[in-house]
Formats: sequence, C-alpha cells, structure tokens
Amino acid sequence: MLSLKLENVNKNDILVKDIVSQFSLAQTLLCGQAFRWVQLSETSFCGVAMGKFLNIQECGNDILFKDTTMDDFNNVWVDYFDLNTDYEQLKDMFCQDTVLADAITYAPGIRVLKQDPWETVCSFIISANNNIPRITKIIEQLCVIAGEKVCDDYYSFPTPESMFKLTEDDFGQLKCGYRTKYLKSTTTKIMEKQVALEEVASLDYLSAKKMLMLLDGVGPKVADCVLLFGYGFKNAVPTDTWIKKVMAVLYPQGLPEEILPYGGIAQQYLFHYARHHGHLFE
DNA sequence: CCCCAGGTCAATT
DNA sequence: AATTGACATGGG
Repeated sequence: MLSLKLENVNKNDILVKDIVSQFSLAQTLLCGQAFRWVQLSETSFCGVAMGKFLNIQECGNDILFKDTTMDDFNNVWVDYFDLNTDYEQLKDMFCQDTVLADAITYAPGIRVLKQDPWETVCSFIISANNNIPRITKIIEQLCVIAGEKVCDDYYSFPTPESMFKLTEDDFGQLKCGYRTKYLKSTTTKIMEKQVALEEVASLDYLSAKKMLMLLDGVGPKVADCVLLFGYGFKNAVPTDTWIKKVMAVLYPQGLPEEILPYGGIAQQYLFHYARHHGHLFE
C-alpha cells in the first residue's frame, strides 16, 4: 500500500507528489493498454475515461490532475491509475529477474490502468488482428458517433444502450470490418443480460475468464486484456504475438513463480520492451 | 502484388 | 485437444 502525498493547489487541481519514478504519463498512456488519451506535449495529456474529462501532466517529480474534483480524484482516478499500488515495490521484486530488469529500465514508469470494463471489452474486440493506430482511430470514431460530448472535442465512450441503437450505416463508418458482427452480438448479449459485466469482478480468475469468453469476439487473449486492464486481475497475462515471441526466447519455462500473481504487470513491461526491440526476438 | 497488425471462429484432423 | 484458413481494413 502506497501512501499518497497530495496537495490541493487550486480549486480543481490536485498534485500527487514524488510519484513520477513509478508513473510516466507517456509510458502508461501510450503503451497499448488504453487508446483514448490525447498527448498535448511530452508530459501532458487530456482525455475522457469513466465518463469524465481529465487534464493530467507531469510537473517535475509530481503529477498534476487538472480540471477535476477531490471527489472524482478519490472515487475515480485513484482506482483508474491504480494509485494505491506501490509500483516501486513491485519493480524491486521483478528486477531480481535480469530480463525483467532490462525491460523495466527501458520504461520504468509504466502502470497498469483499471479502466471501464465495457470500454475495455469493446476496445480489445476491435484490437484483434489489428494495429494500434487503426484501433485508436476506430474507437475514436465510435465515441464521436455514439458517445456523449463531454467538452469541446472530447466524447465519452458509448454505453451499451447507445451502441445498441447504432444503424448499419453507423457501423459502416467505423470501418472495423468483420469485427462489426462481434460488436453487435456482444452489445446484444450485454443488453439482454446474458453476460453481466458487473458480476465478473466478484469471480475467481478462471470463472471470470470463462464468462467473458461467452461474448463474441472475446477469445483467451482479449479476455485476459479485459481482466487485466478493465478489472485489475494482476495475474491475467494477455499472450499476444509479441509476448509469445518473448516467452519462447526468454522464458521457455514460463515466468518465475513468485512473479505469477503479478504476471500481467510484468507482461506489460515485457510487451512494451519487445514492441520497441522487435529485431531481438525474430 | 505482397505482408502484417495486442486474434477469433469454425471446420477439420 | 490441436491445427488451419478465412476474415475487413489500411499502411508499408
């Protein structure tokens, strides 16, 4: 458990002190777990998550949450950014392993977010056999078409109800190809309560994974992404093409046992490292 | 023209 | 249970 050092600098601005060593905005928001944050400068971002707008920026060793409230900070952003987890402690444990030590040195400021489950389900259905720029584009278009305008050019992620009302032409605009039928079917199953996303949180890992895989377009990898990035199951390890390469070359016996309870977080350091050093794993 | 992209599904052994 | 090809779209 990490004790947050907070400072209420202005009415709607909150400063989290001395956390940048375990929280880089660029590394956290651009490492392929979230697709909606807009980078305004090297160290500042804007976006909508959990239906709320946030302006967030690094200030030296601190992180400044702008245009928010203390209530939203405590009730929304602390969980979203996993601020009660001490990533320095986790990294110390991971660094016993020399491979992970290299990956962490490359991007020591990655945190694993706990995003909205519905948004995460849809986002990673879209992500299948797709590339990150196009995933981002499709999701943004979906929000413009079906989300609500929160402010200026910022839209919320649409609710299942809103997506249920989309027409064939609306989906055509998304250009997400054969994934359209998965989005439609998954939306219907959620609306008809064949799958209740709020119940998944209370299940054990395997039961939760099985339940998510009842949704069309959700296989083992997407399910693990949703469990890790949308529910905070830190032991869920999404095995995409990159992680398969890393594991085959560097961990033929699997991850070290003591790391398994936090395998998903370790995975995110490895994924980021592998994606930027692809030639090492051919 | 080819190949690939944070895979999934259905058919086939 | 494990393997194989199709699948929309856009970029290199």
